[in-house]
Amino acid sequence: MEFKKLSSPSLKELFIKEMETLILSGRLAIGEKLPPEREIAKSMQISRTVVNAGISELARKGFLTIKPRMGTFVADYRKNGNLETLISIMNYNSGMLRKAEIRSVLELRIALDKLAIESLIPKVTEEDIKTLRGYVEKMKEAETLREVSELAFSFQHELALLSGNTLLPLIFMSFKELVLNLWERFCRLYGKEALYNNTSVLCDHIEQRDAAKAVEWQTAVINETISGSRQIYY
Amino acid sequence: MEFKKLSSPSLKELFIKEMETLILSGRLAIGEKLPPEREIAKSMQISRTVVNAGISELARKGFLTIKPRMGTFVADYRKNGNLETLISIMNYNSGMLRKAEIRSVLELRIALDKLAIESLIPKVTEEDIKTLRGYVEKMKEAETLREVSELAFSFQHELALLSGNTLLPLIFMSFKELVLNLWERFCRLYGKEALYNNTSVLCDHIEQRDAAKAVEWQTAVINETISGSRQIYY
DNA sequence: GTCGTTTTCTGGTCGTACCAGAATAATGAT
DNA sequence: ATCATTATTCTGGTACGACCAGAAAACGAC
Repeated sequence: MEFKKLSSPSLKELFIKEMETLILSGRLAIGEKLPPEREIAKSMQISRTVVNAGISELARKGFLTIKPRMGTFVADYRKNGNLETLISIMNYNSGMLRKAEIRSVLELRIALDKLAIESLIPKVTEEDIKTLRGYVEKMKEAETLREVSELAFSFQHELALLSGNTLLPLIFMSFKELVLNLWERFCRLYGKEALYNNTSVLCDHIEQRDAAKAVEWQTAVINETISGSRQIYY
Repeated sequence: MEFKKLSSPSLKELFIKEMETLILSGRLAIGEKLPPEREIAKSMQISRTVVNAGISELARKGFLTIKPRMGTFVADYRKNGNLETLISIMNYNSGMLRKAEIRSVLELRIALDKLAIESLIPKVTEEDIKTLRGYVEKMKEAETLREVSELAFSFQHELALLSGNTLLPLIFMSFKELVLNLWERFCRLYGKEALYNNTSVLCDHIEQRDAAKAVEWQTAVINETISGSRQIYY
């Protein structure tokens, strides 16, 4: 039995979480003006330092718009949000995503994996394949769902790195929390052997430099997951 | 003659920029331990408030790792970076990107646009098309390069929104600075009429619900840009 | 009512101080 | 001298209170 490392969230994190909840639940309407930082601090019984830093971060996440010396306003995160916003939304729903969002992630993954695989195959070396295979092997031995999921993610990330497209790994990183979440649920549903098997077969196709088969396989796997996603969505 | 709205960057922004420069130039090596916040503040003659907030933001961007009560360390942004990191790297090079990165962006756009178009076509309404057409019309009248670029971006963003995939618009937003930058250069090279024309034809194909033609056109346009990118790259 | 002035409001920044965990130095028993 | 224990230092997290300067609102003279 392993224990997860515990760490109490900082005040700033608590503050951010609280504000996100207020905004995402609609209790703070879009466009609404927030009370002055001083009032928020007083009412929440925290220092203005925390409020100021927290608001600044929420602005970067697309939830707020700061107009210096005029006030802070709730932004339309659906229009101005970025990927980080989505992670926050997901965390707000205690790790749950709507079916539409799961579908969106998986559709996107088909497109991105396709790009990664097709870019990689023409230039892949034995060395590269050995690296990829390493992650697959580790997956076989992994104990916890989290471990398997992280290894599957690492495999994907490595694939993106090796593809030569400098943006792909960055996008995958932005997605990390999201994908890990999905993989864990996938494993709870189909077992971690299924995830291992899927990855392993993909790796085989890559080893044989068969881009078409690799893409086809991966697309099929993800499409199947989409079909079954009503079960992942709970 | 128009004047751009000026705004002096805040101290925090200056601090962040400075640190990014130090890290990206290599003067702060990866893994290196930063001086204590107090020393940085003293040496830069700013308050620790700014340093603390700035470091916090740099950590979120993947440039630093904060270990409370132990110190702050330069992270390997190439491995832990996300899309925001890339924007920072681009800004560090005063808006320039390496050819590999331009190519990466454009390759990615082919994949994403394809997904957006194919998701949109089966369900697009007259209303949607009117919205899209609106941006195209505005492009015709736009004066500055920046305006045209922003409208082209808005068109893409709207396309992503209408596609029904909830992630696409968020990704496009994460990309915003990058894409605007590329569009501006594209216009300087081929003229803003070219950008207008490209978008307009794409809109036509969408209006005729011809997904294949739309994708084909957009792919061709972007591929052409890739071929000519040695000129964008300077 | 209109225009110019003063006051208030607000986010940005500053400086100091305290907290508590981690690392290191100092201490003391064996 | 060695090693466990304790005291000190270091460091990021947080708290207060204060001032700055731009923007808005209140005010006042006409």
